[in-house]
Amino acid sequence: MFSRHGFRGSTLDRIAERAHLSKPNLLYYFGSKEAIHVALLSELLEAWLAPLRSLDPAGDPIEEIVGYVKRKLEMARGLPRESRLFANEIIQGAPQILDILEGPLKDLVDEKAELIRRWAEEGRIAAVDPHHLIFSIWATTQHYADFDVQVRAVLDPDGDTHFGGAERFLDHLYRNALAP
Amino acid sequence: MFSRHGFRGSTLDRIAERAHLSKPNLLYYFGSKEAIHVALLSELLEAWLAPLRSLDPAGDPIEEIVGYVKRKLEMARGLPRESRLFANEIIQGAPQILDILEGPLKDLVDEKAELIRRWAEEGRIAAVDPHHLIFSIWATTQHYADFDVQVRAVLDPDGDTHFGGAERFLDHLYRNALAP
DNA sequence: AAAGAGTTTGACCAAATGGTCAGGAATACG
DNA sequence: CGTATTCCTGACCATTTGGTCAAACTCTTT
Repeated sequence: MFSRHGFRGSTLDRIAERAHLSKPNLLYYFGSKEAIHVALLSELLEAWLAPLRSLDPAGDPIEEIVGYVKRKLEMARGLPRESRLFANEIIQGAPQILDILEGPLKDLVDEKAELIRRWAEEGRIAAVDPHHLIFSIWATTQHYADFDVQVRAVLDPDGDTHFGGAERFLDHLYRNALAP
Repeated sequence: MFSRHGFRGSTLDRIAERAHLSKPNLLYYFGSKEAIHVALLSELLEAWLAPLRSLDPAGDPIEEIVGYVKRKLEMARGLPRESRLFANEIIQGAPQILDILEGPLKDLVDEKAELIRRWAEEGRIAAVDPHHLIFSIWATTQHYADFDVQVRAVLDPDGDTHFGGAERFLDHLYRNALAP
């Protein structure tokens, strides 16, 4: 509900209905509407960042990064609602998770950016700005979840057939950009 | 208002307040809340697509595409609210503009994709899927408007200083991806 | 100045919405 | 079996919200 309609656009009545619960019963388990939202966000954030966390300093740089792109794309394909949930939250200024973005998220990104910077320094990948590289990976992969409707309007694909093309394109894009 | 809070999250009272109008007076000019939203979307859509429309078949392929990226990034910088307005609309399933996406937008994208395909065929750029190329440009540039809060949380920039880095990165990304 | 069109507003309304509460049903426990 | 605890619900409430309306104000035209 939240992923499609946003926080304000989702009502407790509808959430309760789709959860097969009465509204008071829903509020028995979650103290408030906001509590449901926060529970979802914090529960999902960990899974959301796992692929970046598993970027391996010991692996081959280009394969690591291209593999990360692939995993993120698979997440966009398999968990589009989760992607949209975060997109909604962040577009609206991240009122619930700003502290997480500025804390744990920033720390993780900085750590991995430092790893990528080192790879570049060693000449194993091209010298690109690591932070903007990470942003571009998030953007290009999550686009297929968040802007799903637009992608489908333009490509008119059968089911998920367009994800193959997306994967090939992104593989080409990042291999060429990162080749030393 | 709509760009930050979404359709349901924006109230006529607040819109009227920020427009220095009484609510009935606002509804005198726009028949309903939805009419304001539709007016905004359709008025801005043209400006939004102008950069793609001006992709010039007679120009140098790589400079044309890289220039398009640059213009889109400037729009994300200068018109972040407009970007978020569309992002909100599309994330929520594009209830107001689905027909535009499937009609005029698809036509324009298909036309420019065909142009890019021809450039690739002539060996003037690398053989990449034109549709996914366009999607990736939209994604990477609009990311700096739509996910502004996240970008700032990670980079903690002074004002808009990070746009320079974004421009250099994207220039590198697309030049390398498109080099024949 | 009077008429008339266009503009603006305070007061109001019905529906929707987040949330409460007293009590009933189910389950665990001694 | 009795009781305490957890779980669940219908009825209800205060507030918010999109929208209406009659009346008033402003400005142009004759």
